[in-house]
Amino acid sequence: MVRTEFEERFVSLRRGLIAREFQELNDKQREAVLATEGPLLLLAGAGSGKTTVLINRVANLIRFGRGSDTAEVDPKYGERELRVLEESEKSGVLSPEAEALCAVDPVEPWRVIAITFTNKAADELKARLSKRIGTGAEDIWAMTFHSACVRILRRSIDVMGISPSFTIYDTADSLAVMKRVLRELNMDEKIFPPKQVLGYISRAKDEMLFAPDYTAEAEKSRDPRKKLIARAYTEYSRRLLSSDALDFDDLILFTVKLLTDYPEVRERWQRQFKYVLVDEYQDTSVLQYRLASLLAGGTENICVVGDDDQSIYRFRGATIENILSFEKRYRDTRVIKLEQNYRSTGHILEAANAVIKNNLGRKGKSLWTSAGEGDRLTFRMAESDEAEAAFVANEIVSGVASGMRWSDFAVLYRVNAQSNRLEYAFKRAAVPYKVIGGTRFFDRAEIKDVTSYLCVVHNPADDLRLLRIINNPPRGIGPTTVERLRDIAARERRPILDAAADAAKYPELKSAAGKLMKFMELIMELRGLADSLPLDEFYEELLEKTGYVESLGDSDDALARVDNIRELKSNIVSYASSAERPTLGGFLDEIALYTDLDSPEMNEDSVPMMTIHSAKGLEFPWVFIVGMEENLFPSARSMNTEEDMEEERRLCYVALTRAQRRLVLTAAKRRLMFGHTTANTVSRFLEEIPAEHLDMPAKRAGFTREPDPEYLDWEYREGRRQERDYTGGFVSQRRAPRTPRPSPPQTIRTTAHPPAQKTLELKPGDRVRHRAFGEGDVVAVTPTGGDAMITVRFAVGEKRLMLNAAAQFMVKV
DNA sequence: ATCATAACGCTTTTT
DNA sequence: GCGTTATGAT
Repeated sequence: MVRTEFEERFVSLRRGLIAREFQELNDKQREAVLATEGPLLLLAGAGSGKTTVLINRVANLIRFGRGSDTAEVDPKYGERELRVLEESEKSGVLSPEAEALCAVDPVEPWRVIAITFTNKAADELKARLSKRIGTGAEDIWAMTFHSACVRILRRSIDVMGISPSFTIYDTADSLAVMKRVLRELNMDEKIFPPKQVLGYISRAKDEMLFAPDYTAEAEKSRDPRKKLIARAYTEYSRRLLSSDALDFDDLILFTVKLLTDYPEVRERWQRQFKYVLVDEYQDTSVLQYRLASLLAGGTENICVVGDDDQSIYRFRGATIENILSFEKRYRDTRVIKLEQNYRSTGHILEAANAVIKNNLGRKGKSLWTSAGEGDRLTFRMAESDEAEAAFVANEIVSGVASGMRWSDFAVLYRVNAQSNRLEYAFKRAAVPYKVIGGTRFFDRAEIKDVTSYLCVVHNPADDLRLLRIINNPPRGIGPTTVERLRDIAARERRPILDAAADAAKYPELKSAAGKLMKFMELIMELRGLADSLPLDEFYEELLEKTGYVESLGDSDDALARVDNIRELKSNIVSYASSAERPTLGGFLDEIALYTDLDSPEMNEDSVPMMTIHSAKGLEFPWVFIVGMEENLFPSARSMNTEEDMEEERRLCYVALTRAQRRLVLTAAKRRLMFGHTTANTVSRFLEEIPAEHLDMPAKRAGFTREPDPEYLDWEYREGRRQERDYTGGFVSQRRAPRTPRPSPPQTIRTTAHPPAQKTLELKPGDRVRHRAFGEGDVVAVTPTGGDAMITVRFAVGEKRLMLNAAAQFMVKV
């Protein structure tokens, strides 16, 4: 056999054997796993097993290197080796020897970087990688863009003259700095809203314009407004720089700058990373795209995975262009489409396809499933947002009563503000729930205070955090002293704490010098402790020595705050036990980049509720999408341009494709929005769902956009109020309550002003049967207004319920 | 320094 | 409608 023939045979055998190791994948998925070399664009529809492909791809790289995707054959190999492969093919077992022959430069885990967009996605990736690969998986760079940048910057940023122990400013920090800057530049916050100015700066950074570049551009434009914004940008940057602080955008920007301007640094990282994978590529900004291609510059082994139909972060700078033009930028790009959906049943998928079809400018992709048609989607129009929430709670209780788990459900909404109504209704119905995202733990004042101490201890140049704590708890360092101190620090271009150390030198600080010295010594002492004590002990010392906890007092509010401070300690403990070399700086990085540390709690059995954005990448058996109304979803702000509307539609596509088996859409005829009752028409997206996939109470198609009484859940008929069954028809009235006199029939509360009458007379000792919790004994009844809070001991545990709401699920026995 | 009231702005979404 | 922040009174 001539050498080339031999090699062809060898290569094809090798590829076949490797492919066999990924038998559980479908053809397209396997193709994506085996195509290890060069640029690859993977268009992966919702629920197409995208993460599975990523995991297996990494597994393939680590086991077989480029074995599945190269024509090279080791010149040492000959007939004997070929026979080993043939044997393996025949036997169906990959022997260790054959496995070794199939591998071509198997790659070390730390040479693989898999970048995701959210922490949640990174966590999931890490978990699944370690399950699939086992040892070594933790060395894979599976993390978000921002964490990857922090890791690179910590190791290499010193060449740029920035301290490697730089501090990360989150959005709130940036805003606080910007507010100060604007005040000092005498820029009216009405004319220059701080958030908007930060937005301009953020966009400038995405175009790689630093403050001097932006200023030059502003000068050219002769736009006075832009010139002022340029001044704010300059001052903002100066402050961050002098505090050794980087904001979120800087993390990416400085990394790109570092890799662009410093060849030796670039080469160092390009030598390290042999394979770059980018998840959720449709959500990357131009800057992030640059970063990814810089990292992949060594080999051009860059694999991006995305779905143009799920691009929902355009507002933040993500550009769909990145995915639409990937092939243009990398010639020889291989493109693989994953269109088989393993998540949802037919009606759900068809509905999603139908909606997204209304968008122009997409790659064009149509999901299909081999699962059956399943149930049709359900739409219900409720009387009010409150009734809508009650309906959802009711449906969930019924579902649980028929054997489902709370965590089989999910409630999705467009904006976080919608969670209030739902929370209220869920509490009343005793539905355990968990709000994902929203007001964040680290945004709480007491947490910001305590972390500010940690930040200043770690980086004494952090003026922003220092100003937050210098007189908190009160130390007699008043606003006047602080003002003078800031002037001195600004004049001498040195950190505030530094200036405070020399307080005695300045006559204007004389009276406060003692207090300032004491504060400085406190920080210095804590710095010493931070180096010598384990993190958790150090934290205790800090709380003690600063007197912070003590200063809170013992009001109810303070107790809750102290609880939160304890909660932070448990975060420290869990960080200390998971990190290989826990440091204060490491912990601060973690909390700066982690918005929701509550992801582990997802395991508990409760109903998750979240925005559609947060739901991306997740799936649930039964999904409720609430607020399907014009002005809410699509949001009022998206009405101006077609691009914005298409983004909303993609958001809707994301929402619909979260559901596995059941999908319920709801709208409310009346809704409280920023304090006013508004009546919205039904969402246009609902109209885009073909009637055959949608189940509605009466009319099946062509419903009007006006709120239609036909779709109301409760209504007056012939002057009598009747309760309407959610499945369509009217049910007979509930038995009259056991009150001495006949009273109006029980209604589910649909208004803000509930009927005063009780629906069920209960006293401690009574026995009740609840649809979801079974039988239980009433332990306590506490009247509250026209309602009562009851405590019932069920087999599943003690529950506190609001009587009027619970009565619909409960009978006395 | 602490508390109370007034005023504001917020409803896109995340790192 | 709510939660945060600014302002002013004690």
